[in-house]
Amino acid sequence: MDNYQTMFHSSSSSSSSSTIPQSSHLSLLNYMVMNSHAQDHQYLTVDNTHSQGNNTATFEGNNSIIIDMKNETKPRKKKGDKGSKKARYAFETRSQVDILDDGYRWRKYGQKAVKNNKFPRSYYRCTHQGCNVKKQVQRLSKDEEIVVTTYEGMHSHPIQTSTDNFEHILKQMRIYSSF
DNA sequence: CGAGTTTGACCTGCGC
DNA sequence: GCGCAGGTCAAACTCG
Repeated sequence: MDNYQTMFHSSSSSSSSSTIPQSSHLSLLNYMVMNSHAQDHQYLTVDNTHSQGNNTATFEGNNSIIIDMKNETKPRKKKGDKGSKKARYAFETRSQVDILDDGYRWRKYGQKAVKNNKFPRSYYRCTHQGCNVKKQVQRLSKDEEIVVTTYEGMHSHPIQTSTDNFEHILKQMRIYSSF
């Protein structure tokens, strides 16, 4: 049985699970579900509630985001890798800026040119002590306004800015996804 | 001076 | 086995 859980809980507590970017520059387009293989992901439009297969809809109202956490991330052994399987969450945002302020502090640890894409992919790690969350940020070459952010892992600590809890973030998303 | 960024080297998995 | 692509490391560098 695949591990599978919703990542974003519509709770008022700013728990460790909220990683939705809250940039004022973005409009949320799609969430992308990452399965074990990179080419196996599927786009899930932010739309009315629906569910498909093992996915669950977690948002009410106009926006529904389906998060799939089949923890089948391709086991990519590398030095220092604990071999843990981590779910990855990706979503597209239409934004002029690459770096979306999601409330956490990130340290860039790498950048790579990506095949078939004129924009490089940037690799970030959460700087919070003991927090192993990573994210990748990449701009699409076919649509330069779209930034794909992929999160890997769960934050083990609260958001580090004084900004909002999840409800606030959700409100922002409704605003920005009103196209 | 500490925190974060840059960037080339290195490692690993995968396809051929 | 080899080459490619993606991901990570780490030293040098920048910036506040």
